[in-house]
This record gives sequence, C-alpha cells and structure tokens, in this order.
Amino acid sequence: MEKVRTRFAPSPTGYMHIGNLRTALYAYLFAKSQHGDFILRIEDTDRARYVADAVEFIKNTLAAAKIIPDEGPGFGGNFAPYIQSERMDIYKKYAEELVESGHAYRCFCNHGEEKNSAPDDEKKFGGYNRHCRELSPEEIEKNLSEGKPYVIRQKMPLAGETTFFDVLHGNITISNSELEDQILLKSDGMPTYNFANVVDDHLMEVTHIIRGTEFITSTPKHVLLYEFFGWEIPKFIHLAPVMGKAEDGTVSKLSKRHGATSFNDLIEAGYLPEAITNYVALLGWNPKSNQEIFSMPELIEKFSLDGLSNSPSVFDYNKLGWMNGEYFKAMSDEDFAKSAEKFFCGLYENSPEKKNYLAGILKTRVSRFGEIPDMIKFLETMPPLDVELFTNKRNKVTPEKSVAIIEPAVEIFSGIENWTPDELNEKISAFVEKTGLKIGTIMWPLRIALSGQKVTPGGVTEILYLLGKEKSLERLNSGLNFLKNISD
RNA sequence: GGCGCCUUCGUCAAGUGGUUAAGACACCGCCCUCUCACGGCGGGUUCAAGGGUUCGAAUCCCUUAGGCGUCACCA
Repeated sequence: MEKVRTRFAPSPTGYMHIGNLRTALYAYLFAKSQHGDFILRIEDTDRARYVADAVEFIKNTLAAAKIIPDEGPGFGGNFAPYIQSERMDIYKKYAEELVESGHAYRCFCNHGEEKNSAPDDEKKFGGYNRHCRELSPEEIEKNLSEGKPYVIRQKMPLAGETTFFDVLHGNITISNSELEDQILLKSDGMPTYNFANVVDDHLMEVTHIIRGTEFITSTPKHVLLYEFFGWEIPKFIHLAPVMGKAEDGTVSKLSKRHGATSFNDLIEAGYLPEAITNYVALLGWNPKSNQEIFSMPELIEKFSLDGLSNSPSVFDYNKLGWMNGEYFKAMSDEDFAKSAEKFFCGLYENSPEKKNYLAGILKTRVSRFGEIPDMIKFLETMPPLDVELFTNKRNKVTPEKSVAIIEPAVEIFSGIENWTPDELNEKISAFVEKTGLKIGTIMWPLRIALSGQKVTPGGVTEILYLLGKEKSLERLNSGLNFLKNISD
C-alpha cells in the first residue's frame, strides 16, 4: 500500500490560530498513525502579507505542541524547497503547460477592472467576464510584444458539473457554471493558492489533503486541475471549523472577541502546551472511548479518521481549564513551580523549599498559571483590614472574640522555634484542644489577621509557614492593634 | 443573493431501526473539611421544526428553519 503523506501548509502570518493548530495536529496524527510522513510547507505566495520571522514562529509553535515534521524548511526531505516563493519556476512551467494544452489562457485584462465593473448578470460567470478566453493568436502575440502584463487563467468547462469525494462528507458535486476562470499565475509571476497547492501536493506526493471546510467550494477547481494534468487525485478531508461563543450566545468562527485564540495567547494565559494539544485533539475528534487525557504517543496510537466530526465545535475555555488542571495535578510540586516560574512574580526566589510548598497548594487550585498572581498577592502585601471580616456567623466569631483568640495565639507562636508546617500544626491543635473551642472558630480570626481575606489558598497553617515567623507575628500583632483601636 | 456544508444536554460528544438516549466539562445539592480547592456521592437539562416510510425512528426519505462557509492577482 502507498505510504500516507500529509502536509500542513500555513501562510507565514506570524500567528497560529487554534483552528490551524488543530488542522496541523490532525494531519500529523493521521500521518503518524499510518506510519507515514508529515510535511510542513510554507505558502508565502502573497508578497503583501509577508511577515518577517514567521517561518521560525511556525516551527517554534509546532515544536512546542510536539508536532514534528518529517520534511519541511529546515527539516530536510526529498522534495525541497518547501517554501513556495522558492518554487516559482516550477509553477511557471506547469502553468505554461496548461496554456499549451488549452486548459488555461493568458489574460491581459487590467487589474480587476472588468470584474468590478461587471453588471450583476455577468456575475453568473463567477466573477471574471472571460474577456480574454478566446483571444486570437494574433491578439495574444500583439499584447505580448507590447509587453503588456498578463495573468494565466484556468479555462473552466462551461457546462456540466464536477464531483469529488471527501472522506468526511462523501461525494460533493458543484456545477461547473459556479466556477470562475480563476487566476493560476499572478502578474508578478507568483502562483495563487489554488494553483500552487495542486502542483505541490502532486509533486510532494501528498496522499491526503487535510484542511478546513473553507476550501470545499474551491476543491472542484483543484480537481479539474488534477484532471487536466492527468494526475492522481488525493483524498480530501475537510475539517469543520472551530467556533467561539460570544457573551450574547451567538456562535461564530473563533476570533479575538472570544478571548485567546492563538496557541501563543493560550500559553501566555498559563495553559500547558500538552493540555492545549490534548484539548484541541478532542475538539472535533473522539477516540470512541471515554478516555480524555492523552499523551502524544497515545493520540497517535488511537487516532483514526472515522472519529472526526463533520460539524463545527465550540471552543470551551472551561473544559480546557479543567483539562489543564488535570495536568497540573499530575505534576510534581517541583515541576509545577518550575513551569509556573514567571507567574510567581519573584516570590520565594531564594527559597525553593517554600516555592515548592506553595506550588503544592496552588496546583489543585488553579486552572491556568495566569490565576496565580492574584491568588498569592496577599503573601507579599497585606491587604487592608476590615472589621466586617472578623465577624463570621457559622463559626461564631466576632471582633471581640477574635482578640481573645489571637492574643494567646501570638504567645504560642512566639515560642515556636522550629517553624515548620508539622510543628505549627501540632501547636495549633494543642491550642484548640485547650480552649475547647471549635477549630473553625480558632482559625477564622487567625486567617483574617494573617491574610486580610476570607478565602485563601491553603489554611492557616500553610499561611503561617509561607509567611514565616517574623511576618506572621507582625501581621497578627497589627491585627490585634487594629481590633483594639476599633473597640475604643 | 447563488452555490456548498452543518444541526443529539449550555459546551465537547457516544449513538448507524428496538437503549431507562452513554460519558466528560459547566451548573445545583450533600459528604469530607480551619476558608478555598482536591476527593467522594447524587441531581436537573438534549435528539431544530413539520411531514412521511415502518409494528417500531435520534438513526431512512422529503420539506422548512437556523447556523457556518464561499463567490480575490488571500490563503
């Protein structure tokens, strides 16, 4: 059987939309699951959209997502170059071939003039009015000798229809009258996407074209090209788009208004690359089992085309967050601390022990690293106190009672030499027992005085340890002062 | 507008003529608990609408509606 070869063919825009990443992932997974090759090809035929370093950006993003091309710019391969702008002579040659065989023609019409001025009823030609389609050899010669710029257009059949098979959608038929005499080669000598992708996919022996549904309607044009050349037609797999849901409930293609939409945005928000890949893999593909957490090797092993969905799916930040949390929980405290490094904002830079301890507390409490700074702010800066905070009905705590609890607690803490979580726990337990009060009643005022917050990551013991003896006592004492001043 | 694609809980989805219509996220409740989490247990919510075909339809057919895409010297 023929070796499976797929490709990911982005244009170098310096931005990796999550839908694009998913397309790349599926193309990669399919190739690898079939022991085939995955090719990276850069479609940079639009000079106006050239972005510096975009190729490096794409390669870095794929690397971060653990999608490794077998061939491509910088990866080697027998079909180089893999950057379309470096293949211009190839397209030129094939375009000329088509002109020779009568399937394409030179068009000297002025830049979009005819198209734009065409009355509506001429639109039925599909845009261009085909003015140059039947130019006489003399006219062509004349234009050529005058040095008039031209493009090469594909000569579409005037009647009939074109059918192609899509693995996900079955047979799709489009009437040839819908097809424009599209441009194959632009006046600057660059090919258009619709031409270059056909030539390259054939030359690079791509067997399965995996791309977005937005290409369905132009696929008949590609198919016609394959037929003109007498080339074998590859298998098509058109993927449904990734959608976003706006606050008003409307669903549309995932875009900025929905929040982070690129792989990089997501990384910056503090999601793990593995989690993003894992989540995205499941957005439009199901493994036919209830497993949801997959490593890349597992994904490759389990992937199959018939698990692909042909309907659009909405990107759910909630579920991504959950999945990311699953990865967090599976990490060691050390690894979490290391990955979350920059979100700790320099806290405990010189105390790996405390940093790891904090990581252990945080990793079950955040769904992305980006939530960390707000959560740990109080450790660095004490928030202003409010008497209200010292009142808690459920635990029967009042400001007065708080004084009675904090005062002896300060004394006990002052006597602790070995400031460790275990030691602290022991002393607090003894204290609770001695007072005969409920543990919640004791802890409430301490937490407030220590953090200024009703809600904290971890409990009083954890906070005491993280704050350290000096800072803890300082906060407890100023809490005491605060309460005493209030009652005066 | 023409053409094309799509339509099972709020979201991801299983399902291919006979099921109490899985599972997950989210949500709600309870338990655990010094707060918040974690963990455990339980709950509500779904076949776009209307016609057929059939003993029987989420599954097959038709119509309608809605969503999305496409109609570039962009990919």
